[in-house]
Amino acid sequence: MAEHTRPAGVQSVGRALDIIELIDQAGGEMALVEISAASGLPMPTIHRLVRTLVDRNYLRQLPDRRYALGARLIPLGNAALDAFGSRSSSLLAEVVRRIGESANLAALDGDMLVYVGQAPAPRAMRMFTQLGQHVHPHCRAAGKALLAQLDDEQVRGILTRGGMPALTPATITDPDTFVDQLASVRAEGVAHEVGEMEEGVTCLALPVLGATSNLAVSISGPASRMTETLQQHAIPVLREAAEEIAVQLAG
Amino acid sequence: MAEHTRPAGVQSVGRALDIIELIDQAGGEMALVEISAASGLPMPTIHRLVRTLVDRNYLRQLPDRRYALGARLIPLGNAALDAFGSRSSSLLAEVVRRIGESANLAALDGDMLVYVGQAPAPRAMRMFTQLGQHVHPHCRAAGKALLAQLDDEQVRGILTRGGMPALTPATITDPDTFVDQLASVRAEGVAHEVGEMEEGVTCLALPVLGATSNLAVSISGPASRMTETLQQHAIPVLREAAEEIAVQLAG
DNA sequence: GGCCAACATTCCGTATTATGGAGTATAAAT
DNA sequence: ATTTATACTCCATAATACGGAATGTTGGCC
Repeated sequence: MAEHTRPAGVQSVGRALDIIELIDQAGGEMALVEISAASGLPMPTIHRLVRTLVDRNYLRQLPDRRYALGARLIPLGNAALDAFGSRSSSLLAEVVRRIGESANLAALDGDMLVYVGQAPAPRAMRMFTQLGQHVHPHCRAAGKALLAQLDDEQVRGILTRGGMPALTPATITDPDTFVDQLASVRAEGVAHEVGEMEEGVTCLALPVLGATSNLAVSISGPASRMTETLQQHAIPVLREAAEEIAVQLAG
Repeated sequence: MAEHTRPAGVQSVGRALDIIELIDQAGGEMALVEISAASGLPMPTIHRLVRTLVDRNYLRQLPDRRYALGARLIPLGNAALDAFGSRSSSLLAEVVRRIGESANLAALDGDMLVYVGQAPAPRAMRMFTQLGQHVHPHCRAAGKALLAQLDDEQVRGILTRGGMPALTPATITDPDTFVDQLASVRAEGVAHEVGEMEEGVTCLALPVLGATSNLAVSISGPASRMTETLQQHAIPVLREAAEEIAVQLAG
């Protein structure tokens, strides 16, 4: 066509992935016209791509001719989760054993944070984190640890595209403030978050350096239990876990 | 090229999906040469496709340059699971409430069976089924109910490609015997399975007719509790659930 | 530490392949 | 029954993906 100064990639594959993601974002179901409108591509093109995906079970066609996410995605998602999760879960469990609070492993997926590993604390009151859940990174300690691994320009792009919804009064909603804070995260090698996601919840996260994709390990718990002493005690434990995870995920 | 009388689809998209599936089957990691060898395509072609998938986070590159499944697949798998699961879980829970044994919803994904919905029985001894898990269909009541919806030729293809490993002495390992049994499943509209997957476990499944993709609902429990009386009682309950699920998944 | 082999990556001319405008079929709406 | 909206098919065109050849990289071996 005309203006594309991109490093490119295979066009039709990119378009097919766009379709899957559009349907996901639309809540799991879309009509052909809707996909066509949302992507700006003509209907025959969309139809051909969609047909390919349906044949392969990545999408399925509903009785009313609309299209929905297909069953093939489920085992693949599981396998991807295992690739991160199963290798890290014993290490996260070890963190929980030593610290007593819930531990998570998070990755960056596009502009969002996705939890790829998890070990719950043996407590009645604890964070409930769903594996595979994807959330905004700006209000998570793990998100800060992840974004600290990128340069400021990329971070601003993520914040702009993904937005910075305020989940509590303490949530940082200003990109400049957030970028400033990343500088100290980089300096200390540790990210903190106090009540920015949910009131009364405090988190602490470390980047997993030298790993395949950007990752971060975190612990989270009620502010009352996440004392300064506990956090100081937790940092070396998390650091050790982060190093082990980097090794594990290398192959 | 030469001989392909297939209904086609977009070539490059199909190849990209092949790559994802190859890596999945290989246990989550593959080198470029391996993918090239396994797919029969030249390395530059593979490389270009892989690059596209890496850019989009569907794959990731390990430090040793090998390729692994990427984080993007995780939320998509979750979303696909929800599309089936969340809409069916309350219905499955209702089945459990009325029958007292674990209920599952299964779909056919290629040659394998994948669990897309689940409600555990309120019992200490119960089936443990992982959502998204994929298993061979030949030794499951739900598998029989699913395959009964296909014609015999397709069934034989699935059995040949996927194989029929014997999990217990009772597992059916002969395609002819299996296909014969499907005839009575079609006639009765109900599939039974006694100890073919695990000794002492009995299952009962019904196809979900008129649904988007092929689905089946099943209950499973210890043979001692899955009496003839219970099964007779369960059939209308499962039939009702199947009809409701078909409606729910239509949109 | 330098050499070699294996693998990953980039280049680029070619034609196969995806593209999308025009047209047809199908379903829902009135 | 007629209209309208959407899904699906055809097919000539050229843009796009292709893959052979050449170049970088990396890790193993002497």
